[in-house]
This record gives sequence, C-alpha cells and structure tokens, in this order.
Amino acid sequence: MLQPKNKRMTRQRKVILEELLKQNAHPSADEIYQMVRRRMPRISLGTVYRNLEVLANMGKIQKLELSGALKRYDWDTNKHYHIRCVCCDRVDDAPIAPLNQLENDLYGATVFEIIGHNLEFTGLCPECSKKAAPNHAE
Amino acid sequence: MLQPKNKRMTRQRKVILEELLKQNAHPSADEIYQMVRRRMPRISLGTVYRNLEVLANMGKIQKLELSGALKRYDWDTNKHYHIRCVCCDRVDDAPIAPLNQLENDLYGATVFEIIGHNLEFTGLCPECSKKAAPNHAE
DNA sequence: CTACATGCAAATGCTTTGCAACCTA
DNA sequence: TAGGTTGCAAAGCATTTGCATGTAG
Repeated sequence: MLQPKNKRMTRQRKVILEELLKQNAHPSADEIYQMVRRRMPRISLGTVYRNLEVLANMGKIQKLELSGALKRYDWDTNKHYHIRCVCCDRVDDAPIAPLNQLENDLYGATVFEIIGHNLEFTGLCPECSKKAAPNHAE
Repeated sequence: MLQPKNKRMTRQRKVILEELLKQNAHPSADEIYQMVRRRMPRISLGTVYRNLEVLANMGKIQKLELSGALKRYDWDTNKHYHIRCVCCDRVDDAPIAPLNQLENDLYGATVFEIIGHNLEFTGLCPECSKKAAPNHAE
C-alpha cells in the first residue's frame, strides 16, 4: 500500500505494460506473468504483482474489481463495465454506456459518501453455452 | 460444488442460519464463525464454510459477489444492491431499486448469454469519512 | 441403517512481504 | 550514489478438502 513517490520505468515495468496493451482479454496476474516470462524468463511473480499495483496507482492500467476469485487487469482506463462467464471466467467488455446518473439517485438516501460504482454482468460465453446445452433443440 | 441432494437440518446448520438472520450487517464467513462459536464452541470453520455454501444453494441465504477480498453473506435473498466502504469494508444495502431493464439493453449486443448482473457502489461510511477529513471546514 | 455431516488438520491458491543484491535517474 | 526495484523464498490469509467419526431421517 505504501509506495515510493518517485517511480522508475524499469525494464520489467515496461514489458509488463507492453504485454498488457497487446491484450483484448482481461488477464489475471498469473496470465500476465506467463506472457512476460517469454520475454524475461527470470522475472518473478512477485515483481509482476508489485508492478501491476504500481501501474494501476499511476493510472496507466485499471485493476478490475470483479467478483471472481482472481484480480484482473485492463489497459483501458476509461470507465466501462464487464461481463463474466460464470462457467470459464472469461471476461469481456459489456457493450453498454456508463450509467452516470446512478450515483445521484443515491445521494441523500445513504449515509455513505459515494465514490463510485461498479456494474458487472454475468452470463455464459458462446463456448460454455454450447457445452451447457449440447442437445439444445434450436 | 458437487453436493448430496438430500440435505439435513443439523444443529450446526440451524444455528448458522439463526445467527445470520439476526444480522443487519453482511458478515463474512469468519465473522459468522465467531458468532456461532459462542453457542457451539466446538464447531469448526470448515463446517461454517460448508454450510454457508449449502444454505446459499438451498436459496435460504445469499452469497454476495462483491469486489472485496472476503465473501459476505446476506439473509435477504431478494435482489438488491450494496454499497461498500473502501476504507473499512463495511457493507450496507444500497437504497435503490433493481434495474430490471438493464440486461435487455445488452441483448443482441454481446455474444454472451446473459444470466444476471450485479451493481455495487463504493464510498466512505460516516466513520471513515470523518477520519479521512478531520480538518474538513464545513 | 446409511447417506449425509462434522471436527480436525493439512492442503490449496492467490497475493504479499522480508531481504540482500541490483539498477536507474 | 541513493533510493527505488528485483528475484527468491517464505509467509499470509481466505477457503477447500481428506478422512475417520458422529448423527439425522
């Protein structure tokens, strides 16, 4: 949580960011570790975790607050929602605009000082949908 | 995940449910364990986890899919949203009606078969709000 | 009776951290 | 050169699981 203020752009930091930028998916820390490892075999998982945290704090990437067990990372720092497959945990962007007025609806109705909100859809991706209903009479 | 079909109402199961029903908050498994332990000192944490899972599958309670590290449990099985304090992790119900039309907006726009959605607000509870801005000139 | 449950302890899996060596600005 | 950073390994923590014993129906 406590981090130095003066951040360096180390080789590791740069490669982690580069690899994440290539992704359309929303990889987990370990998946990013596997990708980075192809270019830097000696990098450690701990370094990946530390750098993802730093990059998120720098605002260069977004740490997704999703309901699954693993944390996931997104190079797209714009506000947007996600949809997660309940079966295989695949995460896509949800094609829906941000609900900007939502937080106003809560204003005055709660004792909390509202900071933000997060919306997540759950569903079945095409692959798992097929698997779940193999004898589905269309 | 795989569970027997014929569920029994054991002493442990009953006490866990009773204690959860008393709560206005949304306790974690360990918090429930602590509460139940006062009445059944020899109950194990594993039993609490197993029973919370069973009770959720029976539809008697709700397992919250929130973004925090811990899973939380709610006796209110009706669809509703929550607001979480980013500072102390306190979770309250969000005073806002379910957005039933939301999933329709996605229909046809995604390759996913939509199952549901979850909306979570983040904010500061009154206590943490005070702590965060002690010299706030109102 | 017997299939389901429990208590206990060990195992799991993701994430964090202490530390000495190593770089980057 | 100083302070941030790394690799490695160990620790942390929530949650799950194997197994022998106990119990509800």
